[in-house]
Amino acid sequence: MPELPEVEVIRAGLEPAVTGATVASVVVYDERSLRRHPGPSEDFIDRLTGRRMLAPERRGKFMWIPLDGGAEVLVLHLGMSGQVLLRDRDTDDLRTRIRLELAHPAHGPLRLNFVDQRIFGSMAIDTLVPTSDQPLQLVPASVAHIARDPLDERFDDATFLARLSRKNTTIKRALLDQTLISGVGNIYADESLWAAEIHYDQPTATLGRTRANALLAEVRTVLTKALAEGGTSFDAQYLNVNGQSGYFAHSLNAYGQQGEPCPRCGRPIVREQFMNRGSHFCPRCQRVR
DNA sequence: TAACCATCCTGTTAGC
DNA sequence: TGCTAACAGGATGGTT
Repeated sequence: MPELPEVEVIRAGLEPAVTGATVASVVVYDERSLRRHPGPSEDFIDRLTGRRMLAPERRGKFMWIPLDGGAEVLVLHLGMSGQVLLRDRDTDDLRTRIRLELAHPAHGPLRLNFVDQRIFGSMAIDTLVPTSDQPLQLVPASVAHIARDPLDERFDDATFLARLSRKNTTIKRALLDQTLISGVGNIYADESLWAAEIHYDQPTATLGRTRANALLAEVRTVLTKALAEGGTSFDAQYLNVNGQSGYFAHSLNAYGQQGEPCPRCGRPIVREQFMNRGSHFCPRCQRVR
């Protein structure tokens, strides 16, 4: 499941390959991958073909590639199973939904395959607008509601903690709320909560400033470590732009570890249904209090 | 206005 | 062996 570390690994991998490249042609194999595009596939192809790409940017799990000569950008979201694979001109990938043929002045011809098994991801052309948070940043209009991520040096801890304490919800729901803090998904929410010894159903109102601060620190630690290890791969669902797996799955303490002993106290990790997904936690270390 | 939840989607796997 | 149902979860729009 691509979360912040996985998306950042892909963004960084794309940067040297696409910056300065021109889009020679576009093929849309599955229109459903354009769900977030405001027009038909012909419009997507017309607006992208012939454009020169600039350095990719990211906010949370969304990334975008600015297009030369205007305020338009190519927005990418990987959803559950999206992959961006850089290939030579002859390489095909199973379940490629959209293909871009690129021409790079230094690297020559390059193929960008947008592969997506479950089609929760998407590509779209969008325009940049200023954000409401400070300092001002230009982001695609469809991304304007997404908060900064905790690895962004402009992330405002005080604002986050204040908003968190005012919410009438529970902590895992809050961590997954991309308008409050972005980039965290189910895996890293469970890992951060395990590290901070907080139960997923702890009400945000009773968490307290000290524990909230500690949780934010653990979120940063977990994301930073996962990023350093190239992201989390369980199977071929997440690969970097070169088709390689990340290694963070070897470092997981809670997510997917149901039945395994908690690395801290030895009690078996439990998995419960929560928000239409799984929540993994240690019933001894992580209690509502 | 905020919180919650069904929905989208398909390859894999477990169960019969 | 082959069929069916359950499962995985990010974002969103509709409902409460």
